Amino acid sequence: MNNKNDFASKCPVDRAMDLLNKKWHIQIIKDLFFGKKHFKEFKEDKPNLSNKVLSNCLKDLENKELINKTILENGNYTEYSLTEKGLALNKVIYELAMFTLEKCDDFKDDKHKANVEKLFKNTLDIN
Amino acid sequence: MNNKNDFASKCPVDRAMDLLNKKWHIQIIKDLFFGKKHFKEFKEDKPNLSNKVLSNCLKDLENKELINKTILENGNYTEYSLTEKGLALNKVIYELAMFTLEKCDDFKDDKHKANVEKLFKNTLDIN
DNA sequence: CGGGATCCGGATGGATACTG
DNA sequence: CAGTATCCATCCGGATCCCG
Repeated sequence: MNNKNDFASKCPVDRAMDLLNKKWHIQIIKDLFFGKKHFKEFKEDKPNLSNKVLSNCLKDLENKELINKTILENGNYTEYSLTEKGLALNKVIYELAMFTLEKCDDFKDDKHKANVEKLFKNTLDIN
Repeated sequence: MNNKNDFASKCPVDRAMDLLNKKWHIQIIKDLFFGKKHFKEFKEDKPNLSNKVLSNCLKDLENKELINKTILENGNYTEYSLTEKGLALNKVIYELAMFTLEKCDDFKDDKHKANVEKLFKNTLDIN
């Protein structure tokens, strides 16, 4: 892999996007970073997300080893969490947020950029 | 925007993904970072990408102000380039590549990680 | 060469109702 | 609460042909 052609033929960027390039995947991963754990919680702020789609989405993320599913003893209480691989997406998510804060007009005049940045650094444990 | 709820309701991560969450968008942006400029070049390594889809894709990226379209004098020769906003995606792309190189098994044993990293740092001018 | 027009089938998304 | 089952609309993407 010494030149751009070799690189393009087996591209790590494309590989990463294969994991994420679905409508809801990043949003769910982001929710997990911010403490959400349950099926119902993921739906709270997503009126267009139906049960079927969310269900498929969670299965797909599990197959891709980005999240874990844990069924608690009491039966009908399921928790989702990020795997180590999923947690490694923190920098990607951080850079996505920073891109918007720096380059999208309706966010640029947002005085709270510093707050958001801090929130992210804490939550995602960036350094 | 002082807490996570405010943040979630107007999320910069989601905003950034609105720009990228299409099957071919990141791949085309990546191509541009690596020097490709022409309609035909984008198709070279993407046998499944039809004219219609690529055409729509380029229009969409143009509307989102991530790329510029330049029609050269000679008439039928069109060039595409990244806008300043598009160029600002370099860190996102870099982190996507690093994620794969660190966490995807079939890339982990790749001895060329250092090379790729260097290639990216040069190409994307990261710092 | 860049890219529009058309056609088409399969995948995807969403609403709703139901279940353990 | 965490899903499954159905149904239906739409959209997406791919193939092919065409044009300036």
